[in-house]
Amino acid sequence: MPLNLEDIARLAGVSRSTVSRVVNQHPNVSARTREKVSQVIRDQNFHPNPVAQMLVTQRTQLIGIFVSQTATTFFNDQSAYFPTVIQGIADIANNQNYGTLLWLGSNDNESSQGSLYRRITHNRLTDGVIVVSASNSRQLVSRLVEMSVSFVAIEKPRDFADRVTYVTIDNVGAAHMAVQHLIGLGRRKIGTIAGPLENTDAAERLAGYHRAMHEAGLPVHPDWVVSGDFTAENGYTGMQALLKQGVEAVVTGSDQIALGALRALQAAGVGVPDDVALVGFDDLPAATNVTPQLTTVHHPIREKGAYATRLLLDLLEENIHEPQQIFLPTHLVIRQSCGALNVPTSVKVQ
Amino acid sequence: MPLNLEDIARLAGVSRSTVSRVVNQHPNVSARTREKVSQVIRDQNFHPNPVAQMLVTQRTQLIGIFVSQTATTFFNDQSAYFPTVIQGIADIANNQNYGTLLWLGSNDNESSQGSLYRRITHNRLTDGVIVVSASNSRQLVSRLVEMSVSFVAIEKPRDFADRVTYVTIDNVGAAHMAVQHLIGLGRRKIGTIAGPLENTDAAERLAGYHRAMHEAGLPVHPDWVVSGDFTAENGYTGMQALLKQGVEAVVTGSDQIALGALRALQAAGVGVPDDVALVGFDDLPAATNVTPQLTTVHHPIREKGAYATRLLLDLLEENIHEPQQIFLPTHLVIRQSCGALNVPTSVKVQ
DNA sequence: AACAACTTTGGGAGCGCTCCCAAAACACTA
DNA sequence: TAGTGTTTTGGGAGCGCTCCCAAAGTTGTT
Repeated sequence: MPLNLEDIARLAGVSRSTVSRVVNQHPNVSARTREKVSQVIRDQNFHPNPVAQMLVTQRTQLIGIFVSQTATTFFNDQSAYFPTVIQGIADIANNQNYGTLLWLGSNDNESSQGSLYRRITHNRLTDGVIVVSASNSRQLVSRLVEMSVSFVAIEKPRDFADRVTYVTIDNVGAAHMAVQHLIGLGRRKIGTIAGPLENTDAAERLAGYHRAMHEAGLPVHPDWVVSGDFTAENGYTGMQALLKQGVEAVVTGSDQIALGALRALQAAGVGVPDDVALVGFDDLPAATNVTPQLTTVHHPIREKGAYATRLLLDLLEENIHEPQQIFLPTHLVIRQSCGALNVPTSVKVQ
Repeated sequence: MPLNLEDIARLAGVSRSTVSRVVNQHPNVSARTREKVSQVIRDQNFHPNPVAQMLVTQRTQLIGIFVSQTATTFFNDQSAYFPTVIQGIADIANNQNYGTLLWLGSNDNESSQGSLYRRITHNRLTDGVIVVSASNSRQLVSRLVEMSVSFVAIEKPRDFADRVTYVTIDNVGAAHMAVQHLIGLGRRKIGTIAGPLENTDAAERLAGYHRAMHEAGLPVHPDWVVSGDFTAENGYTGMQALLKQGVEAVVTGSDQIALGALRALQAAGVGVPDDVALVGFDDLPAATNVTPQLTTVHHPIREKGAYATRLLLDLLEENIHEPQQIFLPTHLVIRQSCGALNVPTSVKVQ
């Protein structure tokens, strides 16, 4: 039986209201009273019941985080996408005294997915929602829009993009930059192993590749472009296909893909970067755990979560009224796999 | 302004109480009334306010998940420990109509850690708590015990182990099994690269190594045992040290360590498994992404989360009263790196 | 038809807070 | 000292539910 306001009031010889004022730091309390009440609160280790506060204030100080099944399944293997985003969110939320309620996309059938969505959209427990990996969550995004729930998307949603506040990166520009870098190093026959093209990010990165090739006046043979999911397996098989095309360089849709591609190259005895230059995307910790270390596009995953949270809180505090689209900056991290550095030894596998 | 019970009651021409009975599936409602009310609820898409329910029932249907800073930082890189545990928890919780509130160990100073702990132990918002990676959360565990909060630990806590309900694996037995396997394959000079010894699991795995060596009557030179954290870096440097000792086989405290060790072996031009056999621990997806594929102890990470959640719910529903210690089964996954299979080609890096 | 026994329904109280308003206390001025 | 304005305090109402109890309705028996 924890104590309540009334108990503290009795112990301090004041009224419930006065204790409430002290707890909420309301100015109209005399210094003497405030001190007396604070002392009792401290002695009793009193914490007001947040549920009662929620009921009366109609604010829960809770934000919901939805992570799609796709994101948890495909990203959580070596890529630390999901935990990294969550950390970015939790950091900011905790600092601003918000709690985080986590929903993971169910791995069950469609109907249980629907009931989860219903629970998210009709939940009266969160003040707002962050949708992680929004481009994989079309249905949820459209429901949230429809029910006018306060929410922020991470990654560009496939629908309603102009009506939704979201945080993403300039995928086109980033991929463009990677390809341009390879062109600058003298590579001409550049192929790409893209991610799943129904995913906005993967599609945009591919677009960036095409744009850079086009701008440089370089041809793109259709067989130089392969796509699959974001995994190392896709990178491995994709690379095998590209090797048949005799490409001189490859940009990939993710570091995972690049890591798989690297294995395929090494298995085939192809020198990296001497024979084929390779560029990843994401800058995962794993990119530095291979030889040669991966040149890659730095992807501010944690910052995405943090920025989205700041936006959501601004939205909830009504500091923002119009939907905002935020593109966080990326940059190329040049390591060994692109050939821009003079690597002391080129490693081959026989 | 969402509707409330009273609104539905008015629309259905009954009383608040009757609507409440329908919502809660109370038996004492006539079939006609039940149908009439259900219709209105469906039409209006009514969902009772969970906060009001919480206040009156004194149950929130929410469980808290605490993940220590150590776990998020050290495990989240390629190892998918954190997201995998969370998935196990969320699966069960969602199925039983519980929500999950996530707290991540702060990366700030000690004092903010303390305030987070205070918030967790005094929170009146969750019915119970799961502590992920309890052996890294001594303070929190002791506070939870002290405040008699309902909680379940994942991994064996360092203190109060007999008074706490926890879910772990038999680390000693698992490591013992791995070493025994190598001995059975004819290896004698077996070294180990352990995880951080202040971590219970790492320490227990090391104990299993010692026990197996002792039982087989094999000597253990102090220099055959190195330890550090659970990372690939530690594996890399640890392996370099063990190579100087001329070991024939190495068991490791984690797959991450083993992956780093493998890189060190390949960088040194040592054949795996021909010259040195290698066994990992965890069975991460990444264990199959290298050549040779890693023989490793399968660690049921997701199941740990799921089991802990079932226990917590049983605790909350008062189906259990005594602390329980659960040891989930592990098994050895034999792949190429231990030399038990006839691998077609042994890969060397020159 | 009258009564008992059971089923169904409605309304009050209360969970622990916040917010509003009015009363009390205090400070100052004429 | 009376009167004004300001600060501080207390108590009622109400957030949206559940639970209890009593009233009303229904059924069956003699």
